Amino acid sequence: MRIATWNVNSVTARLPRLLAWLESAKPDVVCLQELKCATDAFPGEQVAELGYEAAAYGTGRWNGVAILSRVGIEDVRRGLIDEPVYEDASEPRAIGATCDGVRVWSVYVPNGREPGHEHYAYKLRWLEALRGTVISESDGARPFAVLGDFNIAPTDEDVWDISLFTESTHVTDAERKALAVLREAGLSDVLPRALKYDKPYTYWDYRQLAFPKNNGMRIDLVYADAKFAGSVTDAYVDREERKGKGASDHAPVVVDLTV
DNA sequence: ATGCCTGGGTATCCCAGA
Repeated sequence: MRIATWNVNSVTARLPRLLAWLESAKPDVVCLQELKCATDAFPGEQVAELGYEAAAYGTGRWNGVAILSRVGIEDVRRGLIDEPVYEDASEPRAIGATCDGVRVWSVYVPNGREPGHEHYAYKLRWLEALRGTVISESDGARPFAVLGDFNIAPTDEDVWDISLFTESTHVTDAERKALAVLREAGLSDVLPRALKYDKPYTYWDYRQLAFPKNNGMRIDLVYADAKFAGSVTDAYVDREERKGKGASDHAPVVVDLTV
């Protein structure tokens, strides 16, 4: 089975590239983030023509997540257990589904904006709810993984220049502790290989030639339980998708499994 | 070449992204 995660930065704007990529990469399951469209506006018919069923969860302008599967999709759950709200609103940032016996979650962790900001506190509360959902759903009986844009660089090696990240989100101790808590809950970081250079970055800002300079960050992660991680045969970042006109600022992470 | 932001909506500026 091939499972991928990709922050597409608007599924509407990215649709031509998404469809072409589905045809070339041939993933069985795809976790999408930043749909920027409402559930009803998701391009389900277009992906169905390529053999994919879709479960989407979006409210429009911001956020939005989905799972595509060509091996079946069951037990869809929208939102985390005991999910926090931001400014009194629940945001579409998590969706779970079972695809051919594998339980996957597609997550778009809040950005945080800056340490001390209310959005940062929300990010940490949201990650606590993710932990609770992981504990509730990962029983070891079936392969389980959380895939998506975590908006956290796990180590200093996961950003191009850590000296530029003082007083910044994505690298703080509290955010990294939230990842450590997920590892303590039985998940492990499935580290992809890079197709070029030495670091498997997954995000490069649109500005200041970040991609040509390889000023990237590894923030799109695959956190998998033992059954899932133990069946991984390969994992890579498809940086080709960051190239050219009409690219997302994130590249897909692709994982191959024996299950 | 991979090339100096992009997407979407309250729209022709503003907010968010990381």
